[in-house]
Amino acid sequence: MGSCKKCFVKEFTAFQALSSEELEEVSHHKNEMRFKRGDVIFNEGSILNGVFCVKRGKCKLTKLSPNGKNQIVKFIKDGDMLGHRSVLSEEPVNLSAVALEDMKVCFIPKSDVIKSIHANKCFSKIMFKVICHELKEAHSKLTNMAQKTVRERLADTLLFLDETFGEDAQGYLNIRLSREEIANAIGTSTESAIRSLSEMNKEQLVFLFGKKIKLLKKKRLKTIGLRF
Amino acid sequence: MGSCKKCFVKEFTAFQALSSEELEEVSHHKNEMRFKRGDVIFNEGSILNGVFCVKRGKCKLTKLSPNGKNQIVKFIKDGDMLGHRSVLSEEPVNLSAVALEDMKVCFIPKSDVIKSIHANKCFSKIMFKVICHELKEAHSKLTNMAQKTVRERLADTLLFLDETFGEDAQGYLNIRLSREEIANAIGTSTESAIRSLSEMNKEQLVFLFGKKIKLLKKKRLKTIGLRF
DNA sequence: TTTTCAACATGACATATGTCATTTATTTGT
DNA sequence: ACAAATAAATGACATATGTCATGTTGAAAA
Repeated sequence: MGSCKKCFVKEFTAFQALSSEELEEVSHHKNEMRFKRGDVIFNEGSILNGVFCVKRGKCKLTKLSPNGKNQIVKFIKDGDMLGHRSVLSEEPVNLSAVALEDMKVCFIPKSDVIKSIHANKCFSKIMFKVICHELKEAHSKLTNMAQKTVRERLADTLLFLDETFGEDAQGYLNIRLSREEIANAIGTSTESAIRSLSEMNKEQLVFLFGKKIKLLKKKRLKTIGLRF
Repeated sequence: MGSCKKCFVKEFTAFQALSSEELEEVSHHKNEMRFKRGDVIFNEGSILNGVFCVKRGKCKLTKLSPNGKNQIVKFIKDGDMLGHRSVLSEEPVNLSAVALEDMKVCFIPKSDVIKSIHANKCFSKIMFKVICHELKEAHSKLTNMAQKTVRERLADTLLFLDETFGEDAQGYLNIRLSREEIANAIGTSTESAIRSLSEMNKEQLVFLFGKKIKLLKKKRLKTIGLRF
């Protein structure tokens, strides 16, 4: 198995703060895992004994609502960390993680994370920043969810997906989601999401080709998201 | 000015982790402040040079939506800390804090917080737990906002206010909110909030007496919140 | 007390969104 | 390649929620 020293993921996470020696130690404890599209990485309520670093692939973090629907709370891409909230707060995870495509991840035991937190000020500083940023993001999403219409949230979400995952050679969003997943991300019914999407299709704001989505007028979409 | 050593707030915050000497130092740098109902403690976008510890009084954390409405993201009571997210992530605050009643708070400079984070493992551990808990809470709220009806969110909010602020001698919720503030907390229009409230009043789930609210059937309210 | 103003309440209506039913298109497994 | 299953799309309709208008109440100020 490769060393963490050469892993690109470290650049994007708090592991960038670790010294060569510290990384070497983590390398010995880490465990590479693979998941296929649809696989559950962890489930709401379960106990995590470490964090996951995503080397390749995307996944969704979902929360089950009492009405039986899954809310997509966050999207995760390569270079991101998973499960750190649970490890830092010593609580069960409150979200489920499900792979959206084939993934390669590294599992790093809790003990190494905790040790790094205590031994390395910079590591702990970055960890604080990561969590704080997630908190800020969650408060924004909460406000948007409460105050914006489905159409506005759809516009926001499409632009977010574009920024986060980029576009393929033909300009389509570089992530494959079902209409149900799009609905779960914006917090509405599948039918409403489909209707809003095809409305934007008719208005030539987006171009739909099966599950593929191309954003045609990003500026217009931005103004829709900001509600003009 | 009193010493932090004797302050009850420390028991509820990460400051419980500090030694006598550490607390003594914080005591010399802290600054006691008072706010009246309606006063702004800080505003979305401003830079904070420290955290606030609430000795007495309640406040609301709000976020302005592009549509001009204020979303209440969190309620703060005595014993709580304010502004720590901003200080830890070294970013401007993303929420405004407005006093809901007369308040007495202590301002503690950023430098003392950062120093404690680095010098005291237990302090940093508790800070992580606090932020992580807030993140978990925010994800739950996000899901509720997306998936529940106004009535369900109102039931949730009333029960939350009851748990958080308790009841007065007559059994009324121990917090005074305008109908507009209740609407901003559950994420709906003032009229809808009023209608839902008076509906619950007619059903004898709550008793309304001016701004005062008494919860008559908490179990029923719980089942409404969980959507049965 | 009277006056004034803001908060509260409620009706009427428009609109957004959810739900159910049905058809059409895609994907999956054999 | 085919059948079966699943996902997507769409219409019809019910319902929830927002908006505007108006009246009422209650609190604060003169």
